[in-house]
Amino acid sequence: MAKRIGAPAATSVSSSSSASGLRQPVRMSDVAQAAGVARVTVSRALNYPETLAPATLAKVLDTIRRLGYVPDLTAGSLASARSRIVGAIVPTLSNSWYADTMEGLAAVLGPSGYHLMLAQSNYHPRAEAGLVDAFLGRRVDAIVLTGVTRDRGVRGKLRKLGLPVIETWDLTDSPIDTVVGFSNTGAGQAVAAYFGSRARLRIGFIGAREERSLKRLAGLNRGLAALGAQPAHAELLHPPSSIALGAQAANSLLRKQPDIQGVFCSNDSLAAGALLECRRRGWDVPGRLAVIGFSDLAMAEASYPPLTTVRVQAREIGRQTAQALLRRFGGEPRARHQRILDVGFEIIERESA
Amino acid sequence: MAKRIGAPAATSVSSSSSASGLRQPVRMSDVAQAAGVARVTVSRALNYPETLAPATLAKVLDTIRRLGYVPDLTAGSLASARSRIVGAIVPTLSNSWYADTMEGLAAVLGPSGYHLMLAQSNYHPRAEAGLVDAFLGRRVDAIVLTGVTRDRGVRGKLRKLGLPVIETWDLTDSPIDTVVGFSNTGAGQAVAAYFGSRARLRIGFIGAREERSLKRLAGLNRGLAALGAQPAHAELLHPPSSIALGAQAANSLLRKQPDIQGVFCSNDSLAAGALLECRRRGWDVPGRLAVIGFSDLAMAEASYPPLTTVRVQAREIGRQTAQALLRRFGGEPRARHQRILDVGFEIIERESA
DNA sequence: TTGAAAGCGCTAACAT
DNA sequence: ATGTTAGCGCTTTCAA
Repeated sequence: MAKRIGAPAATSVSSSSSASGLRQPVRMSDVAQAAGVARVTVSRALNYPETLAPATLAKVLDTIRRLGYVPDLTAGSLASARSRIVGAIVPTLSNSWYADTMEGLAAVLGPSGYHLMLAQSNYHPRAEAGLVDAFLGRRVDAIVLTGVTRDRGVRGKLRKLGLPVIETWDLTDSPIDTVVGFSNTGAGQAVAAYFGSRARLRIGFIGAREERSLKRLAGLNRGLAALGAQPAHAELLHPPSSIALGAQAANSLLRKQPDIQGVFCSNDSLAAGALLECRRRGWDVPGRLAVIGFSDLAMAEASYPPLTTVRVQAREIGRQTAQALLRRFGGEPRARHQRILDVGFEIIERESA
Repeated sequence: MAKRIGAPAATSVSSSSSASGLRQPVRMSDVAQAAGVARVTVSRALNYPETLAPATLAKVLDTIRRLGYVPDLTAGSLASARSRIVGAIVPTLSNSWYADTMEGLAAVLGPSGYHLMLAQSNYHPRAEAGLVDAFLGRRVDAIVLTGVTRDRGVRGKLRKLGLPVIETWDLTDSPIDTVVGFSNTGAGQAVAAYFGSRARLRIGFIGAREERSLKRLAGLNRGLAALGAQPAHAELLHPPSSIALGAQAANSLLRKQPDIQGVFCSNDSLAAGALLECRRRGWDVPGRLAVIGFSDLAMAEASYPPLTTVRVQAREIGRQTAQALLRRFGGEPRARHQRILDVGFEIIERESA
């Protein structure tokens, strides 16, 4: 399928310096002394500049610059009990859905002085509890979760702690704190309706055996039922998904159910694989089989035929998550808090269905 | 090109709890008291378990579990001057090259107790200095940079600090500390040679006006020169790249240079766009125009025709970076330090060239 | 093998 | 508007 023309890895060796436990040479007290003020004044210049006399402020800031002082946020966090760190857990960054969400999150958080700390669960819901604890140990100011966590221990602990927590990429009526996402079942239903409107009622599904993907399947089946159609023939895989897995699953599905008229792939990579399989079989898409993907990756537009897919605003989920957090950090009155933010989805009609 | 079928965003409102500056309820001294030992002993149980009598260790660990104690790493970092945080700067996570590298980095770092902190430069070399300072303020144990930083201030400061620093996605003979990547100019040369071996000597280039992309162009031109060919007709864009930009750039390039026989796109998205443009014009690929991409994204395989591209091990760069760091943290003798790690690249021949 | 004392560098009250 | 006094919760000597 693909020939390799190698430029093998070469490797060079050399020596180097190293160190550990190094500290910045200049501390706040050095600045204070040099500027002829107390340490608090330096602290205030940094954190509450408006409380200082303009002249003092200028003098301190100038000294800071002159000495190249970089405040130790580790000490600051300890003293203030605020770390200005947001911890986020994603299944993996290799899936560009989540990478995009993180990009949106970091892009909004960064300019406000917050840092993003990342951990990957590799789609293991069990791992989440440990990762959450690790973040709590870091005294993060908030936690961002992918999906609506089902672990009761985690939900209880986080709720009790009162820490800002955003669940993402799905919706629920009773979030731990706040949820930013869209309805996965709703997306499945919309796809069923789309197939129905084109008189395609024998439907297949290819997706990962994973929470949100299964919700999309459930929605699809609900929608099919509403059309009076049979439930979808489902091919469930272990994440992570890939084009190769999609092709394989499509092959297996079509062998078992050759009369299927449409297939909903819970993920554009799988859908691209399904298109490949159709091409291999010489099946016309969408004539013989309609294919719908999910998420509208760049690849959807580049594949052949261009993929009809459910577009989801991955980056927007990140942005809105960040904004919700900033509002929270800013001390927005808790009563008027929006706890459920639906960023929606839309079906992008191209040529595959 | 794409119809939208909307399921517009709905929004729900509700109330919530909130808090700030919350602290974990149980501290090390609580554990110490409950276990009938001194605080240090608890600390040792966590950090140097082998120095404790097995009975003491068991007793302490049990108490920790019973009380649900989660150590405050913020305090630990302050006291020990080691944060177990690695700070990484990428242009953007939206580019899956860098997302993949971060996934590899986090995947190796996590199990060793290190956390990944992320910041995005948005391709602004100028922003890097600020982001580095922000990381230094967090007292990160190491910094991972994308590309070989040219900012002399940054290089000097980091080198002087002696902090482990890994530059990635490129090579250089004189890294700040260590570099993990591949030769971008080498990749460009390899592409030139590839075109040359197929007797294509009128070549175009589409890429971002960005350091590493320009190196690939330089390599391409060097390779073309070696073949006795003219330099590539280059279409330079502002990052980030996209399929749409690629199509547009291809259109512009082909209008100016309709007799071009091959085009090297410095990025698979741009290449996918070029393929789209060829399809639009009804040009045969590779018959009339050969297209080569860069990085071997999933989309390369899914596009039509499947894209010949230069494969780069994005994830492997992250993994090797992490491993180099762990070796460093583990106190590997500095003299035997590999400072230049070349992960190589390979041309994946599919059908577009 | 365990403990006591002394900070790490900063911010938060509470003055003044 | 600025300073003084106490820690934040942990790790690190050093001693026993």
